[in-house]
Amino acid sequence: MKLYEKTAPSCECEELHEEIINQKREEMPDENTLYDLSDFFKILGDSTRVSILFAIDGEPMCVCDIANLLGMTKSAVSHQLKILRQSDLVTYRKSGKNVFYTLADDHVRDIIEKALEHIKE
Amino acid sequence: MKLYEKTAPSCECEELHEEIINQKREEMPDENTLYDLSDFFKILGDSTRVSILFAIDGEPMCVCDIANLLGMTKSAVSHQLKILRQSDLVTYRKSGKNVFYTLADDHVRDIIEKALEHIKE
DNA sequence: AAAACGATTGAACAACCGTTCAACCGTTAA
DNA sequence: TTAACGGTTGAACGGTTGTTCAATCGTTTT
Repeated sequence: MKLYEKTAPSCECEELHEEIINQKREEMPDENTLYDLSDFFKILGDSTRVSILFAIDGEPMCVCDIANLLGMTKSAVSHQLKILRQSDLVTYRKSGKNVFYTLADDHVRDIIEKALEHIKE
Repeated sequence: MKLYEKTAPSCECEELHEEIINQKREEMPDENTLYDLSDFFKILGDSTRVSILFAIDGEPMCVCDIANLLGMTKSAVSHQLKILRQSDLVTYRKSGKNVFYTLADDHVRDIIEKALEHIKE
């Protein structure tokens, strides 16, 4: 017994709460903000990247040392550092053959701190 | 001219800053915490889920209305709500044929708020 | 100048993830 | 009790993403 023969591009419900939907629509952030927001969280949604951020908090670290600390290859670490660089979450300073990375600002630290409190509810 | 013939399971660097690495290792959160943390951010790293969280902030909404507001199918919304439920980010209340969802607590709102400030640097 | 080494990069592969689709469940209304 | 409807679910498909591998760049050292 198939009840849903046709598919709908959106919700096919009939008894909507229009007033609530319209009110919510006004309160919603614009689409670009939502994308920027989820893109930001996407960066933090990887254990390697979060580990790197903890590692380079405070004292800067070079790629090689980060790789050793995390038990990963330089290549893998460098790939992730590139993503963190492009998101302006880290800054770097070249020194001879080494490149030392550290957190770009305190914003990220605060957010991670708040999230840490949350997961220990 | 191939310079890296052999691959290394970890970093193959020779001049490590051992003292820094050891110090960092002590300061790092344990592995499980890092996984929990990135898993949490992974949940927020999707624009659909972030949109849903904004939608059900304050006044609860039923699945159908959320789907309408976001221009998605009930199915897609329900799948994401399941993930949000499993992460304890939302709660729900059944009322007849409808299921009304709302934010589980204020923690998430705070974190999203902080992230919003960040992306508007 | 050539070798060594830290770092970066692009391609490729595998694993993961979000939406769609079709079906089904639970409640309400006829 | 049967039809209708809001909501949920599992499988499947396609796109995304993280690591590996091999090569290359840039700086330093001999």
